[in-house]
Amino acid sequence: MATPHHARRSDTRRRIQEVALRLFAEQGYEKTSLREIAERLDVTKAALYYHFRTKEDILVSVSEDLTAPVDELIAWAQGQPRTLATRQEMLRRYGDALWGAIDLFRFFQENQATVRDLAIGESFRRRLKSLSELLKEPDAPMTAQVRSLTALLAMHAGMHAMQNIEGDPEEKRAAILAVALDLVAQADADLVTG
Amino acid sequence: MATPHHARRSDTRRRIQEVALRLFAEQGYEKTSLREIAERLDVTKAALYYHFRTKEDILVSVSEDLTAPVDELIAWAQGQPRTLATRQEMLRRYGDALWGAIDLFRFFQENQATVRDLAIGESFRRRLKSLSELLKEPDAPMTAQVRSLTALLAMHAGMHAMQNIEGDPEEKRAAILAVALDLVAQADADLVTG
Amino acid sequence: MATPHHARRSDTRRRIQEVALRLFAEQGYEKTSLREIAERLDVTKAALYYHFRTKEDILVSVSEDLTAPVDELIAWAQGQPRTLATRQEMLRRYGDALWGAIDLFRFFQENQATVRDLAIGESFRRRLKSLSELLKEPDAPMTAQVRSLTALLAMHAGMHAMQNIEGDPEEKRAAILAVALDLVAQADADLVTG
Amino acid sequence: MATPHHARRSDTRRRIQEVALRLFAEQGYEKTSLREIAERLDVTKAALYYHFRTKEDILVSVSEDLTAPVDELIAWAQGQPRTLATRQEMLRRYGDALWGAIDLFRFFQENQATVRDLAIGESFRRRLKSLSELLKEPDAPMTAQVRSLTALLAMHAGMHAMQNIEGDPEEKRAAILAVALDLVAQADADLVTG
DNA sequence: AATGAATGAGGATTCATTCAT
DNA sequence: TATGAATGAATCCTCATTCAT
Repeated sequence: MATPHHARRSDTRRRIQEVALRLFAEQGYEKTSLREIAERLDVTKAALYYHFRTKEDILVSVSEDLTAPVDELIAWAQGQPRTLATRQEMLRRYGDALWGAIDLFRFFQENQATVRDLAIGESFRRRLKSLSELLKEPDAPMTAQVRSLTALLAMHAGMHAMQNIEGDPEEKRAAILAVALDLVAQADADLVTG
Repeated sequence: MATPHHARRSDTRRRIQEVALRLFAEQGYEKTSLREIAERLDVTKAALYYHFRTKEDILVSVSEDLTAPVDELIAWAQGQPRTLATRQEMLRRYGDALWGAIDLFRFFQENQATVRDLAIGESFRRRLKSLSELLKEPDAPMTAQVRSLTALLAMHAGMHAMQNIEGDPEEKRAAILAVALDLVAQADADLVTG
Repeated sequence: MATPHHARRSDTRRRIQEVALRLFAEQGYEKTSLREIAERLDVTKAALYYHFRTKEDILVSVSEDLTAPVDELIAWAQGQPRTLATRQEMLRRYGDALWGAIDLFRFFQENQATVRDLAIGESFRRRLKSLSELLKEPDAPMTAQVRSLTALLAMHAGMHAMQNIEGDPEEKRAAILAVALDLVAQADADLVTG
Repeated sequence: MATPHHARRSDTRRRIQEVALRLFAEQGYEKTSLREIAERLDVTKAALYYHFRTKEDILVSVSEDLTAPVDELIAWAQGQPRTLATRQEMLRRYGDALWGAIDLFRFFQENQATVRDLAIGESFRRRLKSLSELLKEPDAPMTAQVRSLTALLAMHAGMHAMQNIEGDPEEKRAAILAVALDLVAQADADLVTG
């Protein structure tokens, strides 16, 4: 048959994840009801419960799938020397990860209050903490540490909060990366001179 | 008597605003129910409706009270020459405004998805846009523009997202401001050399 | 002084009655809230309670004032001989009473379900019963009795339910009365021939 | 099995309609709460919302089901010659329709104020207008037009407002129809002599 | 003659979730 | 692999009414 059993299965599952993520990102987690997700997919609410245990579970599954690259990035960075070059490569790779899962990260950014007491929030914060610890030197001058974190922020916000800047998206992304790279470079310089 | 008429009057209203803002900031807007606010104040839900027309109205009233300084700042900046000195003074003043209404801005930051389709969200975005337009030169090189916006972001996030950095809060605040000032200074330099 | 105490007093009272009746007639009793009445008058809800004991009380007071003519009509008719001429005169006078309190009767007509278990509903039904008993002969043929009641109905409905008929309102009113008079005349004729 | 799938399904839905209509007719629309309907059926309020989108929707669905005969009658009459015989046959059929959905029409009659701004009110008025236009000649003398409308009114009111007349219900119904038939006959005569 | 502040009861509606089929 | 039917708990909000001032 053209659509074997297991192909169909994962198809619905994946479609739920896609639609859910889109709606979560567009409207927020709380304002997106399972009814709405089901309606968009033309299935019943009960069907969602066949594939996922709870509403939160849908989000968790999406998040696990899409944040894997970030975990890989962290694992990679932990095996590298703590040099400026490593940090800059981290930012480059992080940029790729962010752009590969833009809806999810936008969701995290805009639903922090909601996400905070979901299980998922904890792992999000853990990841951010790992990243920032790899990016900054714990005993660097405070200004240097702030610069490193700001580099991270700039990349996060760059995805959606920089719409006030006109111009080609790719070019904008490059400019954001450039600024971020510059910030960690300055932080690195502070280590010597500061 | 100890509690004269008009003191009592404004008292409840103000207490509602205080408790509501705290809960909105702590738990998020949607997850804070009017029942909860009422219980904390030991009044009935209906009492809230005597003082405010809707749940959203509570938020609006709080926001109007607390964002006035930002509007004043914008008005002030519009009358100043568009120089680096002006921009840096803007950031200093913005820092004061942010710290004076820290709960509210944290709320905005963490409830973007919710706030987006509240009437209040529009004015929040308008304010941010005004600020960013005053802070950057529209025909500056893109990197310069990104730097200016990043200065804004750093200050916003500084309020709560930089808990990974240890140290005295006041010192941290100063470091954040320093980095922000530096970013606009670099953006300004780009104008000449870029 | 220009507006002595007791003049003012009855003024507000009367204004409440007027506005209340208009709103009750326009929107229905349940859908008209005391808040709305108070707002239209630019007073507080509590002010209404100074003048009337309950919401129902407002309606009762209005009704008592405006239905007095009907009670007088009934009293008058009870002292008259039970002839066709009396009945026709009743209808003429009833028409005057209806047109003199058109909002109230429209209200009764359109809010029967509501009015039914208000104290006022009982007296309304009693009045109607008295009228219909004076208008028909209890042991007349059933068709005759139906005709008499139909005369009453026509006059009631004529106030508002005959908007499908075009033409001058006064002329229409006359036509309705003519038909009603004719109906009781026919009922009277039935007594002999039926 | 005793209660097959689809039987159970439509059962609850229909029971909701039945109970709702009865309560709406007995107590009025506004004074009937969904809680009360649910309690009578021994289901939860939420169950009502599984079957109907809103409270108004319950009423709409009931009305659509029960007023179909009237629409058929109108369609039929529009294909007939505009003669006295047609009109009288209309009244006979209308009587059947009314008695077949006596609760609904009583509801309309007694909740006019409520029904007015429900979507359903519009269609109710439209139907009445169609009927009255088919029943009367637009350029007939006004008295004739009033007579035709009065025939309609008599039938409506006959269902419940003629309790002052004693006697067998069926006989009463026949008498009402006779009077109505007579009224259109007289209206018809007016056309020639008037 | 009227107000400001508050209450208690109840309204319609929505939600995530369950379970037998 | 799904569905139809239902629930329990919660939501925001409105209402008539009260009472001290």
